[in-house]
Amino acid sequence: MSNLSTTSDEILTSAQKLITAGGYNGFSYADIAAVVGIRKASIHHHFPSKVDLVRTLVQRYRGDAESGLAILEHHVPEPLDLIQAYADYWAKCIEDESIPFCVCALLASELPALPTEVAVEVRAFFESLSAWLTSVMGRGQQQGSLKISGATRVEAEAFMATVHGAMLSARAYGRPAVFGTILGPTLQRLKPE
Amino acid sequence: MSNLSTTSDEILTSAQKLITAGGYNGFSYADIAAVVGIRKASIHHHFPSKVDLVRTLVQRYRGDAESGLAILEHHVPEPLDLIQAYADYWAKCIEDESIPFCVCALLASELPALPTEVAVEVRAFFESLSAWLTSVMGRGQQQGSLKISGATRVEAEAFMATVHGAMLSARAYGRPAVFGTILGPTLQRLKPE
DNA sequence: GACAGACTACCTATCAGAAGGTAGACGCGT
DNA sequence: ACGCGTCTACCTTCTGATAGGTAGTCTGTC
Repeated sequence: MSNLSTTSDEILTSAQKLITAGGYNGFSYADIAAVVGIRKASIHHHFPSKVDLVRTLVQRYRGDAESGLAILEHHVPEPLDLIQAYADYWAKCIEDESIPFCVCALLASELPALPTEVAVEVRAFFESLSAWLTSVMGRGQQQGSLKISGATRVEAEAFMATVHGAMLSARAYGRPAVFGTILGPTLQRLKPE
Repeated sequence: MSNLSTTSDEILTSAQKLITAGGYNGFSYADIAAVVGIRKASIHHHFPSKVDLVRTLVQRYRGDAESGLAILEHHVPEPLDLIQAYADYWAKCIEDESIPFCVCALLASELPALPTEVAVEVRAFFESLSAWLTSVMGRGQQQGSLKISGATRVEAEAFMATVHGAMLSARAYGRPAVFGTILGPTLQRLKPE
């Protein structure tokens, strides 16, 4: 049955928290061991190397994101509401400090120093998210429910960049509200007059 | 005279390169020693601890940025041209890989894991850049040479976020051109009709 | 001009601790 | 009897940092 609070899940979850705080080189097996309450060697049983651990983590993260967005799309028909819901999701995560930063955004910033196996997964996440946003923007443009000036792909990339940059600023200032402040006018611009 | 290629400068410069690649925990004294061509211990002579080194680096980085923007402002009178010049500067840096990422943007992403002395400096950089952008936007709004919808401060924060996010995307995709693609429409929006 | 003292920049040697990782044994449920 | 998850114990390498020494430079005084 799905008692999914397995040890390997706990390892991945605590690794995610540690990575969102300090990146790939900002955590060690010892840190995870301390949080989960097992020994370092036991982590190696589940994930032979650090690369395995982080690759798996990013793969899971992307999978969760993709299915999460698919479910969201099922419940929210309007493109504008979808984009809004996506922004709200992050606003909430940052505000309550549950997921204060996107794992892949953080890993992307240190991409040149990452093992290639991980770098590939991070890139895949960006491509997946960008594709989703592009499709939503395209739908909105067709329906006339979104005001898109140029190419949908470009608009999607710009929006994603603003979201990531807003996360960064919220963190830099130590003020979660900054995220919402930045996203507000950005979303406003997408509304048809 | 100003033969400023001193060893401590070389140390700072190579540290900057290493940090823009992999962040605070992504480089070591050994890495710098190998690049500069001295022993690890000699770096400690110039910068007793790693915190000293990075704090000094970020201070210098902010100082350079502030004086650079002041000089730019002296040569370019029009607010829109200033913002454009700022964006072009980064587009060039990313394209030719000379400074492929903003040191402070990278450090901000791993802010929770940074020593407080460094975190403080990073925050100061964000505040300084945001203040400059706000002042330029304010001038543009007064003159009517910039189309500002809401508060200048918010507009400045949003622009800064987009710049940082665009850097991130360019890095994630491994395509420097993405930066320009994103900044294009962003700058377009600031132009009065 | 010469010498002493202070200072600068670097060196070798060494350290304690943390890093990622391995080997082999123990217990437990099937 | 087997395999899974965990353990203890250990290894190697790296990391930031220190101690102590050497050679050169700068400065002031006689």
